[in-house]
Amino acid sequence: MRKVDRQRLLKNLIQTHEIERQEDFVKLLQKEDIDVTQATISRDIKEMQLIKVPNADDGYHYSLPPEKKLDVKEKLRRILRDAYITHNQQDYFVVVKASPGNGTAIANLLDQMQLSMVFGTIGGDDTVLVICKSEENAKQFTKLIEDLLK
Amino acid sequence: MRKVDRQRLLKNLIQTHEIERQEDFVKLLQKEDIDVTQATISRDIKEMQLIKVPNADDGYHYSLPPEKKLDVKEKLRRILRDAYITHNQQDYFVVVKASPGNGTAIANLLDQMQLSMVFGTIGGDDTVLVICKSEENAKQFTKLIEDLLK
DNA sequence: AATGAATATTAATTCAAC
DNA sequence: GTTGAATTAATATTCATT
Repeated sequence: MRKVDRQRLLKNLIQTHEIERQEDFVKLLQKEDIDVTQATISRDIKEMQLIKVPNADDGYHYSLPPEKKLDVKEKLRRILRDAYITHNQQDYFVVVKASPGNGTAIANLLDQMQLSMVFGTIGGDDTVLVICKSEENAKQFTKLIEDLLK
Repeated sequence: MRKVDRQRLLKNLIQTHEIERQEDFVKLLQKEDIDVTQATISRDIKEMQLIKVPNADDGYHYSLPPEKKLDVKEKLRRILRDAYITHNQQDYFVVVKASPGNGTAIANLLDQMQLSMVFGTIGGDDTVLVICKSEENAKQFTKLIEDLLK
């Protein structure tokens, strides 16, 4: 496996797993029969400018480069400007309605942003259900959406 | 010195210095006659969700939390929407003209964003000079500004 | 140039003290 | 609850090999 392919994999792993240590990468890659050592992961991380972010509550997790995340927010803004219809918050849920065909894309972008207040998202054709970590977080998230629409 | 005050200081240090290791914080604080150990800094970093970012080229540096940086970009967008007049790129410089009184604020926000393409900024009353690391970077920066204005 | 093994460095945590 | 000293854990780098 070439380096570029491995690094693409790392990027995927970061989105689908909560990765706390470089050894976690090593183990996940082993499951795919890719043998690399922590040293290589360390070099990949440096090259890809991945960062280790302290969680709001307990541990740490690896994340995409800050500058990439800025780009993601930009994309989200554009799609919302095009496709946004309504949003509603109840308890620790927020439902975002959009024009048909945009739900999945919006949900994906939200996932990519790895917002600390968001537990997870489910994207349908024209609806996104955002599950926050608390009601307070749901309100913060609502504010973020409203800010994007300003 | 209380914890909150020290953490406020850390936030300042991050903006004014290139901090590569937790020990750098320790040494900088010592200069202000504040004695703390690396252990305390590590705990502060976790609490403040500071991150260690790989530089584009060589080393690493500590930086503000990604979510804060998103907020900064938001602020920059608003002030530019209000105050932007023109911008021009030449070599690795970009000059941004704004309405009187806004130059300093814009320069500060740019500094806070710690963009990897930017070497430094100088803010006057109605002008900001942005010194990029290369002509290529200056073009990227120009694009960023243009995107913000869209 | 890319990598692993070993190592050096850096960062996080434990445990005791306050 | 906060901290430092000591320790453990995690990460970066060096040095050799391919």
